[in-house]
Amino acid sequence: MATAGDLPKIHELREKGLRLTPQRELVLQAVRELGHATPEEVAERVKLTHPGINLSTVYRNLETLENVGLVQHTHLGHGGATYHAAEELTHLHLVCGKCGSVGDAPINSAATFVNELFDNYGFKTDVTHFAIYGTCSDCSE
Amino acid sequence: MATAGDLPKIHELREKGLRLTPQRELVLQAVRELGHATPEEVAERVKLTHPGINLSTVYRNLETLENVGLVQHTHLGHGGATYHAAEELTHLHLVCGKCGSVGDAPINSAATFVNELFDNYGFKTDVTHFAIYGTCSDCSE
DNA sequence: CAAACACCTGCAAACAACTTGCAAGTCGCT
DNA sequence: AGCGACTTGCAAGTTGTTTGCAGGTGTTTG
Repeated sequence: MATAGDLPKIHELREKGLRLTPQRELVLQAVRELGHATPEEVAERVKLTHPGINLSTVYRNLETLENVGLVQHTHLGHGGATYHAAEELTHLHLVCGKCGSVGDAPINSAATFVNELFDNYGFKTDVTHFAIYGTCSDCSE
Repeated sequence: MATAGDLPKIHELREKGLRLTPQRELVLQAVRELGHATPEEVAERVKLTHPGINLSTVYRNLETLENVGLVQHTHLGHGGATYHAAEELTHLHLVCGKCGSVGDAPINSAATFVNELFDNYGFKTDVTHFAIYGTCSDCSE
């Protein structure tokens, strides 16, 4: 479990002219605890301690927190986006098309690939934003 | 414009017990002509010559054609899937997050990367299925 | 070549995921 | 404490995709 102390201060919110509401804190906390989660999973999590929270509030807060830079979203699957705490975005996601599991790999696994795309096409890749799709080792057998 | 002659025969459909309907042909043709397109773009295209076609028919036929292996879908953006003719799937997609353009790169650009993921994690990557996300050269300036 | 069957299509309604408008509530400054 | 601006909850609205059904139409068979 992460302690709040050494994480980017949630009070950065205030510096952007935003308020620190219980819902906001809960959403951020949920994202941090879940690692990566869809808006609905976040909502579910928050409802454990704050049942009255509205789904649209979760959506709005995820967007807000993303604008501030505390969370970020990625596209892992066929459906919608999944959200991460910004400090978690240090790896890329290996999504298995068969079992749906999401594995991680260090971001520098892609370094050569990224460089090649940049040298040849001038394309600056953000490997964390989209998933790497394929079949995991368990499902390959 | 591609001629029908040297493309995988649409009559493969028949071999799978499927019918060759005008709508089906039009959907496949539209996908081939468009390169990559969302279901709605395909529908739009088909409506040029066959205005009565229904959107749900397009969805169903894309699915059917995908089962047969004549088309395939990829996730290029935030929204839904985009479809390709199967014979087009020889490159990976570089999606620019700023201008939305979709560039291509030969699939072997990723060969080293793919091998590394396989060697280290046993993960078999399908680079064509998801987009590579980043910023294109034009938008980097 | 016509009949028959199973597969298809069009239509409308159903869904799922997400967004928006608005009035009431609450945070943070003074 | 009081106030203004930001937020929330609720409900309705979008958008994108799927499904049920009845009628239509490729294909095969005789």
